[in-house]
Amino acid sequence: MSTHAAARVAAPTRREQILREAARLFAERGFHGVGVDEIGAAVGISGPGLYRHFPGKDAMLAELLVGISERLLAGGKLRVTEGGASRGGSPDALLDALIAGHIDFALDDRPLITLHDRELDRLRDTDRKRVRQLQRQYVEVWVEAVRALYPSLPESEARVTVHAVFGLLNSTPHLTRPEALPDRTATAALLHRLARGAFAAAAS
Amino acid sequence: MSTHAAARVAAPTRREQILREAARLFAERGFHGVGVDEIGAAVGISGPGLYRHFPGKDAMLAELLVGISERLLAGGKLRVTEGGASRGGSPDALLDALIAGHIDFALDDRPLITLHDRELDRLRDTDRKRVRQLQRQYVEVWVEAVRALYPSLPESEARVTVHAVFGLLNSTPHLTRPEALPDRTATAALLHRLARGAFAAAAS
DNA sequence: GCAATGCGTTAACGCTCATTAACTCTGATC
DNA sequence: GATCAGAGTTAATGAGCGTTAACGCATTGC
Repeated sequence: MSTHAAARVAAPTRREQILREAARLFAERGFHGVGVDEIGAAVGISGPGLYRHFPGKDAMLAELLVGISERLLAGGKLRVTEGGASRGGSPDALLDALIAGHIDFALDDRPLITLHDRELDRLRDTDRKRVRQLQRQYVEVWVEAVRALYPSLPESEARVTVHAVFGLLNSTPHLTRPEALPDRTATAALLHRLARGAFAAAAS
Repeated sequence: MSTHAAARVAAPTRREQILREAARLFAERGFHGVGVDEIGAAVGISGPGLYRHFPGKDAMLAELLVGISERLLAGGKLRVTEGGASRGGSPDALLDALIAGHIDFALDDRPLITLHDRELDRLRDTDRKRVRQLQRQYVEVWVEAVRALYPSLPESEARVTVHAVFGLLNSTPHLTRPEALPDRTATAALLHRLARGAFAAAAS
């Protein structure tokens, strides 16, 4: 059906190649710091060739940011429903699941995490509003989970705390030399501990 | 001596006005997203008039980033020497002082904090190296303080933890509506608790 | 009084860069 | 085997923007 090999993973389409490379370049040098020629070169075609796949440079950024926000929120919601049903269902387990999911995201999709809070303002009004709305909903999922676990924590403090923990979990993509990190599972475990420590401290 | 009024605070010089407004604008819309005309307008002069005070737009960003890095490091070093001598001198008190100082910075100079990790790549090589070096030294001050308090914590984990706590403490300037924060002292206290909680969890 | 200097102004220049135009080539489809 | 669509190419266009030129005008120091 596909080009060659009954490969387990589908060959990445040109669009996907472009998005991945654009994400990397935008994260490295900023949206305005990257030219379309550069993005094209990164996938082996030349600048204007990109316009066969996207209506413009803005559209690439928009698709990246909307995409990441949607995936984050979907993952969060999924864990809430899963946690309520099949799994233990304790608030404790839900918070752990949210943290672990976010860490996976931060470690696997560094460029997107970076873009997510750095280039939001370059979007057209309508896209920016959409992303902001998704982000708010994602925060709300966390706030509810935190308050289920620590009912005494006021909502405003819970919200600030959730934002702060996002800053904490998203810190590794900002590192200059990510190769200086311990191996992935150790880093994930450490970040998880830090986040739980912060939440526990918030409630004390 | 000055223009008018024996004011307690010196009237801000034109240079300082420009730097403050440039910092705000750069933080809001990114270095490339702000034109010199806009910066000029923010201080009541017109675009090219800025060139009487700075050799170029890059120079403004450079001065901002080098300045903030120097002030952060100087503050950190000061607290180390103070803590060792006059104050209690316990590792515990030193870490508290570092955290409190950084929080003051994050809450009082939001735009600079934002620029600090967002626009570093727009600097000329020489300036960028200088800023990176100052940042590294600042991290080192924290790492030593943390390890003095928690000697069992391996250095690599301490370093990741310090970065993560910076992300946590720097999270408030990224908030969309900073007016939704609790009042300043309450926010500072909450952030302080979160940071201590994270460090404690790192060491467990 | 009168150069010199500091601090502005507006107009022009030139470069970068996203986007569009005008073609070409390959490979299905009927 | 002709046609058509998809996916590229290079060359041109045009806007935006940092920077420089050329000039005005106070204020200061001699």
